[in-house]
Amino acid sequence: MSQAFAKVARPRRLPDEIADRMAEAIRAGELRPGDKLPSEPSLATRFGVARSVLREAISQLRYDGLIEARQGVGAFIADPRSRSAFRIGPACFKKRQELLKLLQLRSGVSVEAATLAATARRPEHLAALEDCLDAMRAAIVRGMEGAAARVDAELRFYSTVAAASGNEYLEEFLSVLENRILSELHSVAVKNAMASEWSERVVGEHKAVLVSIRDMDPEAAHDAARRHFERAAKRLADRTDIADV
Amino acid sequence: MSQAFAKVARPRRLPDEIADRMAEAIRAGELRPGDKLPSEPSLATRFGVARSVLREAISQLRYDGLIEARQGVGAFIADPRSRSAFRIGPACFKKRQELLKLLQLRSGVSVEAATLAATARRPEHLAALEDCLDAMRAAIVRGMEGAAARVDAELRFYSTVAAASGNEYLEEFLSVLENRILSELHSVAVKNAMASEWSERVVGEHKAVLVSIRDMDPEAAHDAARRHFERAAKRLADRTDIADV
DNA sequence: AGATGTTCGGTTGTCTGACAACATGATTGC
DNA sequence: GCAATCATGTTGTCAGACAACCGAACATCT
Repeated sequence: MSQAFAKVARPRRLPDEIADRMAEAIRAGELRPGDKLPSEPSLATRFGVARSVLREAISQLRYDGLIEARQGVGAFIADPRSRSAFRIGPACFKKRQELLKLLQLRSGVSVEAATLAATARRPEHLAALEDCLDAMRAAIVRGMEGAAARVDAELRFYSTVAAASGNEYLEEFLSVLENRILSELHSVAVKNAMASEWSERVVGEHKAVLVSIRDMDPEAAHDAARRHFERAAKRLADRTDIADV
Repeated sequence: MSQAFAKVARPRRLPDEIADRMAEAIRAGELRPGDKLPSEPSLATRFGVARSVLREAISQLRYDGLIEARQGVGAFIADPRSRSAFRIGPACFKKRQELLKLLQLRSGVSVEAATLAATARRPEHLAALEDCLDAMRAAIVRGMEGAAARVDAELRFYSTVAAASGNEYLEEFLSVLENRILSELHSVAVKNAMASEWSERVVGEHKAVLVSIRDMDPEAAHDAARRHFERAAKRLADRTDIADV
């Protein structure tokens, strides 16, 4: 029922559509580095769109470093080494396995953030972290309907840890990662699944991270964060009731 | 003299220029989420460019999730939560501190990759890793002029580790990260600096990672990789001869 | 012959103007 | 009052033109 009123898919815009197709072709290896693209007018007629549309598509690909265009010469598939952006497309969420891989990435970054936070944290970070723990506890006593709040609190907890690390790249990357994971997984069912095994014991895992950061003990923070993510991965892997949407 | 003949900076393209400026304004908080942008014709005249140019700029910002445009309504600064790409601009390399932060990010991801590789690795990965170690050793005996080769071999080593982890997101992200770091730091001087303290002992750090992965011992791989990056960071931090370009 | 200038065709970069698709609010008709 | 309609402003797309630029072939000079 809640699915019936889900957001309707907006018709995609032409440049995005074309950019996606070309990016796919490049990543799949159909177009190889150094290859010269057909001229813009030619490509435009081949795709059946105006040149301005095709230019917008190529502009996006150039932005990510997938294509290199030289005025007066042509456009070429760029060397993979010149890619300048890490992008998480909607294609990443087709299978549960993909989600697990993204969580692994998140885990690595978060653990590093916790380690660094233990030396760079300032008092205001500690207060914010305490707040997150309180929010978790409050959400737990609310039972099932508090599941979403629990997940949000955890995300905020690690965002704060990243902020406390003093490394804005860690912070921004984690933010992108979490937001993408969350925006694709907004179904309450999955939130429930992620939070189902939660209990005061899980809050304890987070508290261990907080305590280590407070005591400025990087090694302990590292271990505590790592332990939490390891257990979280295990909890998620054990659940078989998450549909492979 | 060699500076006089350095590559001349190519004039930037208008859409990129505009996109950069607007992105900067958004990140700096001058434009806040939810704000409505002026209409395209208005913005175009304000920037003094044609609407097609401005549209290409906006197209790039939309691509990263910084702007949300709705036909018939207008364009708005998007919620920060909807950012879909992590981008490493050239601005990241102004100061050595920035480089250190990127290396921290790299470290976290690499350590996670090594941990996972210890369970997912296949025989061909081991062979590739051995090759990298051999390349390092061969570069070391060549002394100074082998410095670039040493750095390349180390990068390839951890790219291979990421590949062995079976997690293509880890692999791709690390690839983007390393390529950006390297492409901005191509000066041989810095390569030398990074490699200056190298010796058979440093190769030993990598060998420890390889052995743990071979023996399928995730904990040992984790510790070995972490130890290496910690020492690498220390080695780099100790050097004061790297100019703050 | 070799180096230097010139022309030419093709490609990307930019500009201009127009129309289509769409959303919102005001107007009209009942 | 209320629904349908229209007017207006915005983004999306299209079409054509010219400018800037590059590479190669050609012409010219020493």
